[in-house]
Amino acid sequence: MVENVMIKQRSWTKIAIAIMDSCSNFSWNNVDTSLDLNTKPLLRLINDHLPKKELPTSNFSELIRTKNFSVKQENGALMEELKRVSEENRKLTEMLTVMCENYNSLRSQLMDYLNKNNNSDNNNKESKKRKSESSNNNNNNNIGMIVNNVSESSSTDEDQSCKKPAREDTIKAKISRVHYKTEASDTSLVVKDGYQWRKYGQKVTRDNPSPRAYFKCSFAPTCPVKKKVQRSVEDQSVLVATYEGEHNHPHPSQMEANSGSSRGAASTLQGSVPCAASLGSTGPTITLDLTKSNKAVTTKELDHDHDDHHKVSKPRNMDTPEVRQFLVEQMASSLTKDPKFTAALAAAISGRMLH
DNA sequence: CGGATTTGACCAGCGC
DNA sequence: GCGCTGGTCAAATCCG
Repeated sequence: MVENVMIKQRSWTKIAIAIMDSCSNFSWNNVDTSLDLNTKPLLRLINDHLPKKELPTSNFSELIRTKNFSVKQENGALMEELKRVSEENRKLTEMLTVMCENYNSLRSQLMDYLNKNNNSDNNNKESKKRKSESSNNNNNNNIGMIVNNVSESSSTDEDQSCKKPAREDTIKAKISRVHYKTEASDTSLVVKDGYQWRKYGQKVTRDNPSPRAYFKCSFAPTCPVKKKVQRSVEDQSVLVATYEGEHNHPHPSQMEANSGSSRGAASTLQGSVPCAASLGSTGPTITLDLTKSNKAVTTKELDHDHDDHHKVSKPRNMDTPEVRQFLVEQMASSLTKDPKFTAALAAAISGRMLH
């Protein structure tokens, strides 16, 4: 009995993960965050991931016999279905390849642009830490939440990194900035991005009356990632989190899923653990808190960089990998949190089992 | 009791 | 050199 329940839970997990995978393969030309739950691919997805032992195969075979089912006809239909699925899979793979190529192209262009800016602006003071950071901020302002690869001292010994001047041969840290929409009454500086953080300091800065909190990844010193969280000057309900560096360990939710614990994986999909996505091993890591889906950061808010010295907000290209990633995460989040979705899944699975 | 958080002190970069 | 500022440390405190 308990085993059956665990098998079912694992199946749910597989289904949800497969659906998330399918979401990430959608055509960006027709982005639509709503999914038709009655579509055949979804049912096929469910069929693929249901454990075969749960199906009443013996009764089903008997049914076939009693109702004079043609096995050959069914085989033909299955082969046709398999062919169609293979074709669909091939198309999705091609789309993914094209998307990755586009992303790499955009990224290389961005790096060129940033390098040009750095060379022209900071030729004389590149070894000065604060100068390099201010240039990072300027670049951040230009590109919203896009991750930067510009030079930043990132020694493995984080305690000493601030005391040494930045060196060109050091590993370059990635810096990203993410806006989190929170309740106006929520005065805490905690953003639920899925990772575990240890707060090690808090300061009131000159340009912002709200205190700035400093966090290190709880895996430190193994993981060098730090983040700063501060409320936006213009909108107190917006938390601005600045991430420095890359996690050298998997996301906690992934670790739970990989551990084989069906309960942990299921809670990850159904609970309030936010989404996190990585755009490849060498690409930027962007983490968004979408636990409050109705208040999730919109692309307009992503544009709204409050530290920006340019007061006029320009419309940004909706085709950037970051925006794409955000839309995927929004879809995945709305799927996993929508009770209608889980109800539809349950209905589809029970329908399949009863059939 | 151990881990997490708070908070004042300290340090280094930067501008004048 | 001095003061301002952001970032970090570490002892004190809190909390489960």
